[in-house]
Amino acid sequence: MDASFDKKYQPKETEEKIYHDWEISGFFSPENTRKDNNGKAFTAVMAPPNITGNLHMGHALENALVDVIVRKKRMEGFRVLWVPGTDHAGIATQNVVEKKLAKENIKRKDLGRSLFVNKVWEWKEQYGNIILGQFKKLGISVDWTRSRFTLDENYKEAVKTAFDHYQKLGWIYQGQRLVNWCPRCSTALSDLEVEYSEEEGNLWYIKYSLKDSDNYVVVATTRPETMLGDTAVAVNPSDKRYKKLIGKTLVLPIIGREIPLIADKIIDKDFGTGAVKVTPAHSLIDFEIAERHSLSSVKIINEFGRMTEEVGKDFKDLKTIEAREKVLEQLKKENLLEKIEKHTHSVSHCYRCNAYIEPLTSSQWFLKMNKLAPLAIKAVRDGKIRFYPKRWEKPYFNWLENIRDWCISRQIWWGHELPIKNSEDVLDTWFSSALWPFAILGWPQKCKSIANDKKCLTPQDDLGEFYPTDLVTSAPEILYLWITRMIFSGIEFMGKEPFKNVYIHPVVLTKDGRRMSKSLGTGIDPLDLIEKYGADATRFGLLWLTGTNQSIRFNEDSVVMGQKFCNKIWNATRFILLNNPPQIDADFEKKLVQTDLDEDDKAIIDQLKNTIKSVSLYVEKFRFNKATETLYNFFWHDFCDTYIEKSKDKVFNPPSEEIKIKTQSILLYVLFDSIKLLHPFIPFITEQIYQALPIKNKEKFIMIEKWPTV
RNA sequence: GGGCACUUAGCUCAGUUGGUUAGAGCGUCUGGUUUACAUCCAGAAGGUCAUAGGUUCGAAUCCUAUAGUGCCCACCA
Repeated sequence: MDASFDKKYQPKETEEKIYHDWEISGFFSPENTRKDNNGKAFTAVMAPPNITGNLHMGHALENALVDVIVRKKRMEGFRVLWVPGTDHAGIATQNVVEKKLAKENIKRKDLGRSLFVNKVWEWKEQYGNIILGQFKKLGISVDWTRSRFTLDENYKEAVKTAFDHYQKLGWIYQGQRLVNWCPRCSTALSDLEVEYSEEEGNLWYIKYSLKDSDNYVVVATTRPETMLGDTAVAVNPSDKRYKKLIGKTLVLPIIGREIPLIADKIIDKDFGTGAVKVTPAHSLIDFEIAERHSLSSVKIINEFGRMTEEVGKDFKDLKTIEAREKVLEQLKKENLLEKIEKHTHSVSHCYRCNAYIEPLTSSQWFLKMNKLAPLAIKAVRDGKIRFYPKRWEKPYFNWLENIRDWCISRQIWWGHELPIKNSEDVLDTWFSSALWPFAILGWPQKCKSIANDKKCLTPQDDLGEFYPTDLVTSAPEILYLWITRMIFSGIEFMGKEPFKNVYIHPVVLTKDGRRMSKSLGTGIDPLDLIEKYGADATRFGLLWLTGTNQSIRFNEDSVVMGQKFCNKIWNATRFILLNNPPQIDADFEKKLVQTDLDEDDKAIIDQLKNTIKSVSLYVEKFRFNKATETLYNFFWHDFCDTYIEKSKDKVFNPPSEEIKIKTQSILLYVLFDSIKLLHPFIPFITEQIYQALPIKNKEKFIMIEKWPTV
């Protein structure tokens, strides 16, 4: 027995070394693993973490469970490929570096574009790979030799090729459109990058007088300052109160502009007064109304969140909030403010910096969705791509069926430059992430033949071998941002869906059901758990909680349970090895047929076979809680509490030497199969035990052992 | 406004297609253990399965409604 077999299992002493041994062994790469499953490939797509990030609970859960699948597949003889990498995360990274520079009193604009981008690269070199090192602590079996970054040189070519392709098809256009604008980041954002929060504000009722009349119409608004940009007032065509007035002219207060009273059925009769001011340059609904009625548009707020010269010198350059005060003051003076009501409404924020979004018209680049969205819809409808759990299909379809064109330009400096001339803009980060499943495999370089429109006709090497991939796993929050876009991109450029299965894993919440967030102080750092309990216990704890619900409340008890379970496995191994069992063959089970088995032996072998069947099935169905529970009950109760206890007499006071040897052999054999089954879940301890077992013809590592079958 | 999920023991949760006394871990209580493990073993207490109806021989499980919790999408002029 190995002297290192202490009474207590000490994960800290060994995990790092084991991981290092795996990594240098080359077995994380598909070309080095066993090839006894007809050389079939199995590919998993990692969601590349942001280079600004730190490992959080969501990463830990997601990668732990993909690792379970991937390790099992590898043991089953698939050529497994799981490519790691990082995402340049345009806005997020730019903000982080800006903040860092601010501490040194350096402003981005003072540096200028190229110096700033250099600073970001420096930052990336220094901190950008920290998160991947944290991923290693979890024990995930990814192929580091193929690691990618969404802004590396080959990736730039992929992005350029994709953009050119879309442009050639006429699917990319530049347009003066209403976009979500973040004044703090000074960039446009896509609809998905806007978050909403309920806030209490006011509803101001303002009188707009009819031209050449003492009569007036009252409109209600939450943003009185935008009235300076009104070009119409709209009512519902069926609204009796206003029917006679439709088509008449109103005079915009303060400005004096003559604007029409129009009818549009989008207007809700029951809100406010039923009459709505129309500000096409600063509201999406108004923008659409203006398009339908050919209204003019007056841009009164600029990209810095200040009033433009369109509003006259009294208001020019004021911040919107200052303009609001001044507008209200003047309206009061002219007795045009009818009343003020308290009003709760949802306000849009930038998802990166939380600043208020200022909707405004701006010249941006868009990718048409009318051809691409249907591709993604069809792939799932036809069953080419399956969602687990299936309920995610509904929101997926719903989103794609109501999609707007994708605003792909961003007015920041860190990102893929727009491959066209005369633009300072960069592309939305997600434009590059959308290409991830095939870009990481070598597209477009590894297309031997490629059609004029840049479709890959004959993929070579990795692209030929590992595309389409088998599995992508993600949090629900990036279903639209990432999953949908990978699907239509993959079909468009490769002619095939990028993956067969999409597993949407639950969101990890705190024990009392709150969001885990660093800023709220509710986050639990998985690295602390790994430090305290070991990576195996942490993985076990998370997997134990991963059922079919859309969220899980994280409870440290389950990690403690994992820790105890590891200790139990450790000590069962100690017991078995302590009594110097005879060496057995790796395929010992074949001999069992000829062996004289007693009731206890038959029972444990039966239970083992059931466990093999169940665990295999549960992993295939993403039922990680059931898989871990099955293993836990089998090993702890069936094996330890029952079989091992009963074996003691047969080993210590054997009726015959034969029975002693048989019992010891079965103990060793069941342990051997158990740690193989447990390995995908708790890879470190099982590897360590494997190395100590007296088994003939072992592999070099348990990670390339054969997965038990019945 | 639309969609999804959840409500089971003090706490965190399991309960495949409806079928014997509803399970686990933690916590509590009782007892045990001279060599695998006190991070252990044996056992106990503790649940009107959110509420109200319905379907059924039979419902935690299926249906309807109600209440509460959480998430997502749309949007609030």
